[in-house]
Amino acid sequence: MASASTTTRKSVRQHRVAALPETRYDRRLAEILSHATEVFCKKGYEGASMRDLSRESGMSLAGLYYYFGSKERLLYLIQRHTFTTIVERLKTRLQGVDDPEERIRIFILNHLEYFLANQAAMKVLSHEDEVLKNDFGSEVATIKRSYYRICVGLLDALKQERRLHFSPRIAVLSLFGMMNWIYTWHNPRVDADAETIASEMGDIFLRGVMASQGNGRKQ
Amino acid sequence: MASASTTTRKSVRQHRVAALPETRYDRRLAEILSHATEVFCKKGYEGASMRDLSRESGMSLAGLYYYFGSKERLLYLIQRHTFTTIVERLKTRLQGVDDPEERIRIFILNHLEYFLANQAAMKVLSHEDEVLKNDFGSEVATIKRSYYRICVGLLDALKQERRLHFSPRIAVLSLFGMMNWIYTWHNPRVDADAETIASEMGDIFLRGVMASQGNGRKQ
DNA sequence: TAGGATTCCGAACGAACGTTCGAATAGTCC
DNA sequence: GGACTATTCGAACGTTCGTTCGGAATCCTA
Repeated sequence: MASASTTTRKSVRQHRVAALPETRYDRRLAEILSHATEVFCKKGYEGASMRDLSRESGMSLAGLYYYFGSKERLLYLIQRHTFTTIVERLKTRLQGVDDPEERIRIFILNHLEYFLANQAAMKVLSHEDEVLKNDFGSEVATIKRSYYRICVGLLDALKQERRLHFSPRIAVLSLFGMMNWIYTWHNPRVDADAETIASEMGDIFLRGVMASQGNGRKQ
Repeated sequence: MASASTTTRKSVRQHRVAALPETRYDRRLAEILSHATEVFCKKGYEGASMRDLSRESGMSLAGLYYYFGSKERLLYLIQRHTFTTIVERLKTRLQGVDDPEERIRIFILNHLEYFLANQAAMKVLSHEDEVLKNDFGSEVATIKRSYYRICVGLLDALKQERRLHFSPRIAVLSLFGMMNWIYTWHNPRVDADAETIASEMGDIFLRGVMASQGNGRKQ
């Protein structure tokens, strides 16, 4: 879940097999990150105490601090890992696909699939958006901006190809709203799976945007 | 902002003019609610301390408790007032309008206008959605459900009139997502006003939903 | 202006907070 | 087995938390 390079340990151990840097430390760290994600999701970052995390992960309060310098850094590691993973997956999936509409469909599917498969982590990413300050905050903000820009690029391509008229900013942010809001309502026992929802949201969004031929009011 | 009936005072005073129940108490309470809304918006409910509220509103820590029994009740009053107001305004605006599409456009405009005019309150309503428990929580949830149902009703009317094919649940929740997400990105100095945004979001959503004639995949 | 109700506050309560530290334990290599 | 490092913990640190309480200040009415 998190690589050793993200830690603050004084001594960096040498790994016998460079291609498999999964040390005991890394594994334990990932476990704790996973439990912490669950707790942050349930109680919110501010509402969750280090003692809650200790109880949930089965490790002593002081023991946690061997892995993370601070509670804030804990949230940072969760957010950074979640965000970089979703961006990486998107880039892989987009490779070799040229049709602008299809590329946007892939974007939506990738986002929603990851969202529903990692609901807790994505809620922590969406809901605790503004709590990280300074370096931690700006680093996550950088990843976020790059993700946003990818989406703008996809929409611009569609717009150019079909000579559409709509405001890319409002469109992108509307799309993100549709998708991210899902953490407030999705119930796995009632609602459809990611593919179905992605298809339906894709329909609404793409038809809405593509119907703006000529008679759009903006730009 | 809040009526006297919402308080827990032991003695209820008689008002000289029944039609104007704006007592000193009510005015002061509304002031504090307004400051508290600002602080909750900026630091989050859990992140904001009663001492923060005291500082912001210029009233002593103990003085605040004369008006609110608890921090939780404070959030409850903010959320209830905000939600009931937006529902009331919507009902007024919908009166006399029969065209289904126009009614949905009114819904969107009403929501976004109130959202941007009361950004702090709406962020507190959206972002602190799950923190109220028990009676407070279920009472706000009731208002929320009624608001949701109104929107479903508007969409069903459109669907029936134009013989469309889409899932009302996904459509409504997508629309709420588009609109509510605005608190994460709207910048008054950069972005357009409510009317413009409502028009653009309305275009995307309504065209998207209305293009589902016959070839929709769901229902 | 007296007197009772309303409004406000300083000071304190116990509990919980994030974090630290020195010592105890577990793991690894000679 | 001994020595060295990596990991874990109990106990405590000082601070801040939400809330309470008795009394002071202020307001309203007679």
